[in-house]
Amino acid sequence: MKKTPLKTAQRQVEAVDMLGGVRLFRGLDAGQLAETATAASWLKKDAGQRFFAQGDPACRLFVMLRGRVKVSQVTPEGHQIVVRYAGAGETFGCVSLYGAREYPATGEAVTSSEALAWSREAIARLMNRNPVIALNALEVLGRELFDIRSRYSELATERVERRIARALLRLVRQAGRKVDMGVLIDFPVSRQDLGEMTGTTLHTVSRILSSWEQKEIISSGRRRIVIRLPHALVSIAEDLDDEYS
Amino acid sequence: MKKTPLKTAQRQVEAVDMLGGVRLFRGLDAGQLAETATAASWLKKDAGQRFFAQGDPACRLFVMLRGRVKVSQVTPEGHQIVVRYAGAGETFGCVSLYGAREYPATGEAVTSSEALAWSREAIARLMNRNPVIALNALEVLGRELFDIRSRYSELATERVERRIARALLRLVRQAGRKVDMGVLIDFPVSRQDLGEMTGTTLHTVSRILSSWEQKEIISSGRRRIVIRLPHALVSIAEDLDDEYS
DNA sequence: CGGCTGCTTGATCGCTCTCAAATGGGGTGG
DNA sequence: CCACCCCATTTGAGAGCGATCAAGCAGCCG
Repeated sequence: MKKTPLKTAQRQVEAVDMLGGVRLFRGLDAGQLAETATAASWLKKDAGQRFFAQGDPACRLFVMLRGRVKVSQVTPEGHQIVVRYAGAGETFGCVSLYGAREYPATGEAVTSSEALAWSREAIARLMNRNPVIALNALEVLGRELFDIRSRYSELATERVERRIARALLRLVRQAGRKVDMGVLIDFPVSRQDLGEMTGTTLHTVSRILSSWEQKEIISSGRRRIVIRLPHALVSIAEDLDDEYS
Repeated sequence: MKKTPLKTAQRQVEAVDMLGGVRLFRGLDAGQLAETATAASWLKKDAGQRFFAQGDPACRLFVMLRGRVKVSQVTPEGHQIVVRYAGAGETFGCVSLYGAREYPATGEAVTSSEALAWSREAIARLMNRNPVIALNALEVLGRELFDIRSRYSELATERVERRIARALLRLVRQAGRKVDMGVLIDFPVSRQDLGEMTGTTLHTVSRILSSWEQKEIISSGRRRIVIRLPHALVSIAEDLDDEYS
């Protein structure tokens, strides 16, 4: 891990470029973006390293530049929950935006990743100077609220198979990469991870993926999943049980 | 249902009084509060009537003055989910704070209720003039995000009995009223409602409440629940299976 | 090449849903 | 004030989804 202010001109340019596309900073002009970038520190983590851990004082907000971070929680009983995966351009560790003292979750890089980070004070200062950031933050949080509520409904009302299908489709949307066999989910995902995303066990996930593999809907390996027939997954997810004949 | 601007001096005074305690408007001085109150319209709904329905254009934000509103969703398959119950001083219909076009849920009075409402434009104007409102809104949304995530974890990892225990304890905290037998949940809650809060069926809820009634942990009737031994519920919720001897 | 980590698969158990039917309390209308 | 009806609730029986327990297997990294 490295942690440095944004010194080099090269990085500065890169960062401004990136920040222009970040929803949290939408509406800022080039000068304001540069100022924002100046206030950031730059972090690099290898796969497996953490940006922050559950229970740490919530002191910073992050924007992914490159890579993928897994945001997950452990319950008091020791069960794991994957809250989401964030990719380039997305904001995470949003806790610093509101009052919480501690991170309620852990943010761990699943591939080699780079991110920008702002201290709580820096964010407060930026929001003060550019009130539009607070409005953007509302949109970001609102979006997250909407997503988690959708997933809550799913979990409350739907069978495991469908939940897994939806989780895969979501991953495809977020990190799908066309390969010759179909669409690859472009970062390592284990059966365990999928289980923690959908509120089930790795055993059940394994069984279901195996059955899909037999039907040639997917093709998977160690922490690696390729969707060959996305349409079939959609059918499962939406209960168009037309058996994709 | 009535819908009027805040005309009478009486109401105006009441409203300002109330708004001072609302988190969304914390930090505003008396003058700003009065200005805020002036921009509101005043609504009264009887039990069963709706403030807004899922799918309606999301045009207004509400603050409860009195009563209780049930915020619930229906899934495409027709399953109901109770998102939360909001009481006096709480904000609901927060959708207008961020970009969503439509209400993702329905807000229905469960007891005779009164609320103040602001149009999307009014809110935007107020936030512009008093940027602190946007910061408060971040806190409100952040809090909601935290709550829903907790419930998501529960749903993903815990058995029905414990989820129901937690739901009841939450209701006690929100709307518990001391009565001679214990603590009454001070608005009508059916087994169906509890089921929709915890992702289960009314049958299972009924069975579990019956068993608790036998153990004299609760005492309940038609849409009416009194908790007689809150400690016992906590034991169930937290897995201190000391059988509250 | 060896060990670790992730994956597969079988067998069984039990929680919870589903379907069915009966009961009873409360509110409404006469 | 009473009778009726509706709706919330209770309770039973049975099925089945998915968890749990238990091995064994196979890539991959060191």
